[in-house]
Amino acid sequence: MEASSDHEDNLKRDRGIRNFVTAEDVARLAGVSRSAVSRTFTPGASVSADVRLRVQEAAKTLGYRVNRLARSLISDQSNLVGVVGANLSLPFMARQLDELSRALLRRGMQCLLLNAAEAEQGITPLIELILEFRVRAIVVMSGSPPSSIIDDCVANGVRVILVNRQADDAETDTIISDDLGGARLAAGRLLQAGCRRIGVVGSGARTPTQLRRRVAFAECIEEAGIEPVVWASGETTYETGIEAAEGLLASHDLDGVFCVTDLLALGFLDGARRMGRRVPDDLSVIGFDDIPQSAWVPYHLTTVRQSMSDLTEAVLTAIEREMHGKDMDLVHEVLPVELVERATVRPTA
Amino acid sequence: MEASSDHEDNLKRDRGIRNFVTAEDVARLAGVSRSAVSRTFTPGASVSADVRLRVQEAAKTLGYRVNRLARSLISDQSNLVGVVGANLSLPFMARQLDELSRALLRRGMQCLLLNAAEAEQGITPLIELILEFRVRAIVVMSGSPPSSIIDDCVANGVRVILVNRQADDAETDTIISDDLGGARLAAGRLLQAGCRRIGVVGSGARTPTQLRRRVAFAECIEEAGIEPVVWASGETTYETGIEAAEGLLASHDLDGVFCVTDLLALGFLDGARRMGRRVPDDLSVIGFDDIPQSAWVPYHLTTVRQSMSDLTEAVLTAIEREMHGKDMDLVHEVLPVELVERATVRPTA
DNA sequence: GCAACCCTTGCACACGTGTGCAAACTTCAT
DNA sequence: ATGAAGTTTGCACACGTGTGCAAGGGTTGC
Repeated sequence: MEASSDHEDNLKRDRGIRNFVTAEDVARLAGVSRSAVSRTFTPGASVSADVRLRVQEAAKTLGYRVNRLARSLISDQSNLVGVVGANLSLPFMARQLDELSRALLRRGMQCLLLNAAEAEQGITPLIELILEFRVRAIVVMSGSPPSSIIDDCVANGVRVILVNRQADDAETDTIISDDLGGARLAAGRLLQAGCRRIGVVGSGARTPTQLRRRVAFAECIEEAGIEPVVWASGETTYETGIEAAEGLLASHDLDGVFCVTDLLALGFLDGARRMGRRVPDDLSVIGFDDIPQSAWVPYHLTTVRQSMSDLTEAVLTAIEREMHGKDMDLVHEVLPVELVERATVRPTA
Repeated sequence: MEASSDHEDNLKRDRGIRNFVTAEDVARLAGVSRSAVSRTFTPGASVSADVRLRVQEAAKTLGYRVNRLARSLISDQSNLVGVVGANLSLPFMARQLDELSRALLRRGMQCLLLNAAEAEQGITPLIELILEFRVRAIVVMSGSPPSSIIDDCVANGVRVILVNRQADDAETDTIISDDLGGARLAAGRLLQAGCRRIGVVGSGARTPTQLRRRVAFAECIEEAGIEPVVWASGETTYETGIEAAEGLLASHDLDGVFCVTDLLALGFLDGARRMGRRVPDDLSVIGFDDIPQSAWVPYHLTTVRQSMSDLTEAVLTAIEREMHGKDMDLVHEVLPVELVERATVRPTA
């Protein structure tokens, strides 16, 4: 019995399942101590040129890489950053993730991506999972974390950074684009173009971002004495935009519409055309986000742009801010937006 | 001196930098041994109901999570999967990543995402980085890994899975969609529609996928005795598609075009219209990938679809295939494609 | 009442790495 | 030649976890 077990053990050590090369292996081949190997791969450690060379050579032939897991075990820092997102294929989210993952890598951090799409019971289990990896911070771009799990993160010294999300009463950094300002810009522009029969298009999703944009826009319009028509159902997709146009324009002869998302706006434009409306002559449309497709020829959508690089930079600032125990100073940034004038709003008279 | 150091040490242990809760802390609070804590969080381990409850309670109040790094140190398996990708904001890539990250999570694996966008010296350093995390496998969706680094991966028992990429002579799994078949479908359809003055549009990128599609298409067309006009410069973007249309159609009166990517095709459509061509009456266009935007109203692009779910499933199959030392059986899958008929090719006469 | 058995629990070792400390070695000035 | 000063190296401990092993305690069957 033991003999068989021993044999198996040897096999394992030789070429079996456990075949990651360790510093021990390298040390043996190079004829030095394991410490020497460790120091070779630790910047600023004291090793003679001779030993360093021999170690590097041995490491190369064996294909050795430092085990980050073991290294992180000591420093309690994995330079991993957890990212929670959903609907990664939506243009705006995709750009956000693209920029963020690039910036993280540039700063020497890695990106642990968890897709929240199938999280029926909220994103709490996802955050718990991320926490197990001793991440440096958690960036939440989708879903709304309950404050209980956020407290756990803080208790473990992990910052939670919400991007275009909000959690009340919790110790999180929050970075949101200026939805209110953007909605006001849109409202102002439509009124300035002389629109009097105005609509707002959102989806059925009740995200804080959507609500803020819709409510702020409605308020501005109401101040001008106009009661806006509202559409708020379906998913946040191009197809919903079409449906909104067909549903709204069948019963209302609108001359100005604000869509809380560019994707909705593009669908709305196509739907409106199908309903026989000419843009911008009969109908002005404004979107929000400035996704790449909005600049495409058939659309030339006038929209509110949030600067992607500002957003990314703010996230990185939050991540890199030191934690001073419990009394950490949180980042609460509201990023400015601007109106990008293209061709879907009637020029000012 | 020592007193001060000790003091500092105590501070650290109390609430300082090292503030991750450990199993030791939980054990102390619950009045049991650390082993009991460990077993409580290990499925199938033997713990009495009483102890388990006390431990769970203590863990809850302290906000304890198992340290995955330490756990992985023993089993040499982190259930992490490294993913290398670039241009995550491009629709096709974004969908791929969305599906993959979702599928990974569903199977209990996590996704370590590295953005290869800024990798001037190739993706070798990125793969080295991933390797340090003892990942279960590496999925490469962008860039071409030299076989030297792949050998290192295999030496460490890590599978490398190339998606729509190719590496010669290396022990990788490769999953590619049937570019040749797709190009043939496109060529056949254009010829069937009676096109005689035919063009191929690619970008300046010399990826294997692009080359295969272009060459295979050209061969088919030449078999019919037609010499296709080729465009091959710029980035793989919508804007390049427009440029291609303006450049090509100014000097050639084409009546059929195959774009190796939907994004190029959409740009080409808009460019062609701007040049006064009517689609499909004057000009037929076929794309490749079937990204969501291709179904949008202004385009209704006829295109070659690769099944995203097939692709994801193939990747997961490869990841989950056991490694039997060196003699692993590799996955080499060519995924079928189909022609999606929409409205940019003249109906068959 | 006693033995046999099962369940629970703690001890101690292992995983692969970084690093303080002291020993060994080298260099240099006297 | 000798001591001082600096550099290099190995030992041993720490990080937080899983788990084999043996000891302890409880239950069952006779």
